[in-house]
Amino acid sequence: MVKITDVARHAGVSPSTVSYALSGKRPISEETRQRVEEAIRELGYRPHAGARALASSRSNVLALVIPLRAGIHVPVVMQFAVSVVTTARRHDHDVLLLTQEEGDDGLRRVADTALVDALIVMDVQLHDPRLPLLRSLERPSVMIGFPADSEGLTCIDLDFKAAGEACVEHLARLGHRVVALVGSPPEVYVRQTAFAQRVVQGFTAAADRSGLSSSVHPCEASPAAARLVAEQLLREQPALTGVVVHNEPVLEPLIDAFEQLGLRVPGDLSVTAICPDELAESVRVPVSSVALPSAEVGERAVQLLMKKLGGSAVPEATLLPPRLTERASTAPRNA
Amino acid sequence: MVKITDVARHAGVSPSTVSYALSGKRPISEETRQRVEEAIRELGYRPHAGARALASSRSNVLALVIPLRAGIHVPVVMQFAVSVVTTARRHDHDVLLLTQEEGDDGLRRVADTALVDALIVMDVQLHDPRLPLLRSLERPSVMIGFPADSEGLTCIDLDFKAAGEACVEHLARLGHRVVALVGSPPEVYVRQTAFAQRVVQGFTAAADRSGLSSSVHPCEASPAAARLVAEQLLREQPALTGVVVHNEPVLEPLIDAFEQLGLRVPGDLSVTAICPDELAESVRVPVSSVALPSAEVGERAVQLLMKKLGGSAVPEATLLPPRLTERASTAPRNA
DNA sequence: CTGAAAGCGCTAACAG
DNA sequence: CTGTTAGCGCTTTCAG
Repeated sequence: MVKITDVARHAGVSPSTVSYALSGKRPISEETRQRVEEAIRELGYRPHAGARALASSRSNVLALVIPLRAGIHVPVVMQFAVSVVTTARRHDHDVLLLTQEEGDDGLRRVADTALVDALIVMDVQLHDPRLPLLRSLERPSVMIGFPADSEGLTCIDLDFKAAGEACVEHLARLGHRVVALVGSPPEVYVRQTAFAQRVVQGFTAAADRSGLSSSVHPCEASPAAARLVAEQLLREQPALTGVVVHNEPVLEPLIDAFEQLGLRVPGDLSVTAICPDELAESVRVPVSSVALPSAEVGERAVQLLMKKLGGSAVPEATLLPPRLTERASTAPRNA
Repeated sequence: MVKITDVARHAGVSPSTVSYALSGKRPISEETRQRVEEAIRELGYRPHAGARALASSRSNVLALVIPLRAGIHVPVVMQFAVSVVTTARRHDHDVLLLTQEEGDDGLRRVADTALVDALIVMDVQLHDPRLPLLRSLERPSVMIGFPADSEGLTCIDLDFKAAGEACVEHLARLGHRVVALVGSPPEVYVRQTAFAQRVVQGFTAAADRSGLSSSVHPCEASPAAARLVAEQLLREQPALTGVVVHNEPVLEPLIDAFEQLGLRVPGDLSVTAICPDELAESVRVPVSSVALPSAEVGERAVQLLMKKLGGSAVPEATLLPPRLTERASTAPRNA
């Protein structure tokens, strides 16, 4: 293994000069820097990560805790993870993958052993058991999602309340008067994931404000469940003309079910969704939707962490405003 | 930060004794071990990962390189990753997440800086550009999938050829005489991912052996594409009664399309698939399928790496035999 | 602008 | 069975 002293000797300088040439933490004459860089190249030098971490007390590794549980849409998690890795690399950091399964112990382990410099935690619950730990940890963290009390923490997410509102307002603008929300599976509400509830809040509030009749329907993530909900909606709310879907796996099956029940989308029924753009675009009838910007959230989360690592203050809450894209699934209400 | 010398002092022993008590690399009297453990607990001691890596030249971190490209089924990647993390943790290792995007540079970086002890590489191509690097690296690796020449490497995957055969044999046993394979998107074949081709080989070979007529149809991963393939199959092969699907996103849409075209599954058409069991079970008509055992592959991959890290020899090739589960989508051919 | 040298916290000989 | 000690390779004072 070629080490910093080898490079130093080869370049005719001291080890510290090599170190500084690499880190840029003090001025180096152009000439010296050239020689050092050449030596590094010629010898194929790579600083030892452990040694570096020991001496600098920085590992340049971030922890990413991903959720495993039912009711989360896998592609969203994946896209988020990829975005975190990509952004972290741009800041010269790597990403250690943890599963939620490990719980507090996992977080504590990687933080206390100095394996990681900072942490990103996904799928935060309203009363997430990890909150006290994250507050007490000596390392900075960013949470994806909002707990009930985010005091002293850094949180980021799509503004789901505004997203719910945006969908309703879009439908209201098109003249719809009776709307329904087809939401996440019941377990998501039971375990009190904030984002699901925020959508409901926004949906209901906007409907009330605009004087629309509204109803909310949790739905399992299966085509069969979609079919049942569709039938139920038609039976119980014959005047329904607008639907908001916040449940990725059910989006396409639900539209299929409506059409099989004799309702045309968007002719008889306008459908809007909160989901990744790729999904909205790939449905048979492209769906007007508020984008779930996983990639942006991942990128911003890393940027927040980098600022915190750099000693800067960051806002406790970052709510990304919803962007609604109109597609083929919504239209003015029939006269 | 509490360090090993603190623990040693607190327990009235030397640092090395603490270290050995932790690693078990030499015998410690029961009494001493008790005192050490208590000191560790009382002080909340956590060994510094970087220091440990530097002194022992072991980081206890594995690299996992995940694919990003079109045509891969995200849940499979995710499940695999989770299984790798879980298994790695059982062996006291953590997992660093790399994207394929980084390419050779990423692999070289984490290996050369000693950030990781070993690597797992997914989505291996027939002529994967990373092969020379992986062969030359000083650290052990395991590849998921088989390249054209696996000499000197360690590879593991489902035996896709046998999987293709198993599907055909299942159909043949049920009396079907004309079968079709609906395969992965064209780009998967173009970039020569071995597993897709292996399925074709097995499918065709088994069909030939059993005297069945067979045809192969790459298919994009969209419901629309599924519909087109279904129509094409009915038009060109009216005698078709058996279909093998090797394309997760298309499985359900394809069955829908067949039924909309007037064919009952399994009454008129038997369908079998190579896909994760969860998918096969969740389709409206549960599909007889060969399981894609992502979790098992992930677990075995880590076990192989652990053996290599321990200095043991491991087989170059590990092919997991297919397991076919009969469900509702296959039935004897109509008289 | 550059060098010398003191650690960072741990492991693993070596010695007993 | 336990203690002493010499590094692991790098960063960062402190000096110049």
